[in-house]
Amino acid sequence: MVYTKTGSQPATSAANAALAPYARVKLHLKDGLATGRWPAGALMPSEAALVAQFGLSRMTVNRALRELQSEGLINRTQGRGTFAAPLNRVSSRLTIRDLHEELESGGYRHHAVVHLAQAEPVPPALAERLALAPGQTVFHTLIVHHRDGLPLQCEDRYVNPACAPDYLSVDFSQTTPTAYLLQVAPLWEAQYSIEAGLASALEAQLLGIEPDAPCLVVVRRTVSGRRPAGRTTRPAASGRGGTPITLARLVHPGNRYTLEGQFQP
Amino acid sequence: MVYTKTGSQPATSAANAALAPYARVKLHLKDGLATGRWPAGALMPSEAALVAQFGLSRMTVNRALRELQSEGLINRTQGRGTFAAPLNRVSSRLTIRDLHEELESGGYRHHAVVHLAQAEPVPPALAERLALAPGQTVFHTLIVHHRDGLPLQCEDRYVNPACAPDYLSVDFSQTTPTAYLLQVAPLWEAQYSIEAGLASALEAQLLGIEPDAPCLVVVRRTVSGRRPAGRTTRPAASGRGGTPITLARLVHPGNRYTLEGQFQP
DNA sequence: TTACTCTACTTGTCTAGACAAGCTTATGCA
DNA sequence: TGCATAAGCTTGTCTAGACAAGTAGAGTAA
Repeated sequence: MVYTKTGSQPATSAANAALAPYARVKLHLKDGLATGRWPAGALMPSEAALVAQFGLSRMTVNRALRELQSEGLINRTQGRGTFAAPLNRVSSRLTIRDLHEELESGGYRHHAVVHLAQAEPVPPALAERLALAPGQTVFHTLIVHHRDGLPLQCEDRYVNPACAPDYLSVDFSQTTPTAYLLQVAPLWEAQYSIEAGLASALEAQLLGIEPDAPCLVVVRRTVSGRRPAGRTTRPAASGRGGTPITLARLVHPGNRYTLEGQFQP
Repeated sequence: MVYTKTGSQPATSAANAALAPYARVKLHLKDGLATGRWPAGALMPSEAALVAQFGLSRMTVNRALRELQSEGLINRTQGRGTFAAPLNRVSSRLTIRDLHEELESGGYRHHAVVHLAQAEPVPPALAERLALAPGQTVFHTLIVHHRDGLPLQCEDRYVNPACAPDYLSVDFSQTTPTAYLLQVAPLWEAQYSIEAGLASALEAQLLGIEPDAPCLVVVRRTVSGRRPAGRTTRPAASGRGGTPITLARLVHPGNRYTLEGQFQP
C-alpha cells in the first residue's frame, strides 16, 4: 500500500507522506499534545472537523481517535467531545515474562531446585485470598531458581487444586510453575505488589545470602480470567473476577536482580 | 444503542446479547483462547470465516481482531492469517502517577522538603545519559517527600537545562518536579529500573532510617517524545529517540512504600 | 423564574463494498 | 527436476453512508 496523495493536508512533516492516513491523523494530534497546543483537559477537534481538515472518511478519523484513547492520551465522551487527557498519570505496558524464558533468551543458563512440593491444609491467612474454605487442601511448592548456578529467585507458591489438579505431578526442574499454569489456564488476571524487604531465615539460607541483605519481594495473586461456566451473571464486571489460581511470593537478592521496563505513552 | 438481534449467532452466553457485536466477537475469541481451543501458535478463524459465522460486516470483525491484537492476545500477519499468541509473556498496563497526586488521592498529606537546588557541572558518569558534553551545566535537585510527615521518598534528580530553563525558579515545596516537567514537556518516554538496595549515608539520614534498612530504588530516565524540530530524519524510529529530559533516582524505605499494580491481558 | 422541549452537535457503532499487498500453493514451462 | 508465474487465500486500509444515543444550549410555556 502506497499513499502518495498530493493534496494539501496539514502535513506535520514532509516525511509523513508514507504513513497511512489514520496514522497521519494520530501523529498530528500527538504532536499537538506534545507541544502543548491542547493542554490537559482542553477540547480537541471533533471527528467532523478532522474529516474536513484531512479530507478523510469519518471511519478513518475515528480509528485514529479510538487508538489514541486506548493509549490513554485523550478522553472522549459521547455528546461532549474529545478532550486532552491529564498526563499526570502516565501508563505504559509492562511485560512479565516467564523466568525460564527470560533467562534463556538472555543467554543465561537456568536451573531450578525443588525444595518442597506437597499438598497441605491451606494456611488460614491465605484461605480467603485463594477463595478456599479453611482446612481445604492446597498445593504448596518452594522452588529456588538459579541463573548460571547462582540463586536468583526463591519462589514460594500456593496453587488452587481445582484449577490445576495435576500440579504436583509436574517435574518443576524441567518446567516452571508459571509455564505449567499458563498451559492449564491460559488467560488470567493478576495483582502484584513489589517491595523491598528482608528474606526469611529459610529464604536467606536457600538463596545463600546474609539475613540482612536487601531483597526485592514480589507478591503475585493470579485469578482466572475465564468466566465460571455455571454462573449466568458476569462477575468479571464487578472487579475481582474469576477464581483464584495461585498466590506466589518471589524473593530476589537485591544485588542480583533488577526489574526493568520502558514507557512509551 | 440496543442490540437485540435474535439471529442464531454462536452466542457464547445468553448475557452477551446486550453487548455490541464487535465486543461479542472479541468475547467469543477470548473465550476460545482461555479454554485452550486455540493453544499458543494455533491458526485462528480468518476474518471471512468470522463474517460468515456471526453474520457481521468485515469491518466489525476486523475491529474485534485489531483490538485483540493490540492487547497482545493474537498475532496477525498479512497473507498468513491470525494466530493465538504465545502467552508466556503477558503484558499489561502499568501506571505511574505523580507522587503528590497519588498521596493526596489516597487521603494522605504530602509535603516536600528541598535540600538542594542548584546548577552544577554534569557529573562525568551522567553526561552521556543526559546527552550533554562533559563540563556542561545541569540542574540538580535533592528533595525528600513526606507522607503524613513521615519521609517516604528521597528524590535525587538531574535535569537538562535545555528542556526546562526555569527549573530552578520553581518552588518545589508546592509543585513536584514531575508535575512541572510534565507541563514543560507533556509527552515523553521513559526507561526505569527497580531494584532493592541500600540507601547512601546521606539518603539514610534524610529518610531517617538505619543505613542497613532495605530500600526500593527506582532509577528513571526520561526522554522527550517530541521529535526535535530541526531534524528531518526521525530519530524516534531508531530506538532511543528524543532528547533526554531528566534522570532521577528515587529511594524509598522498603517498609513504607510498595509498588502495586494489576494485569488484565 | 422555573421547568420543559426541541435542536444541533457530539461520539459509538455497523454496513457493503473496494483496492492494496503479503504469503502459500498449484500450475505450467524449460 | 527446477524455476517462474499465476491463482487464491490472507490481512491492511479507506470510503460514503447510516442510525443510535448522550450532551448542551436555545427557545418556549407555565
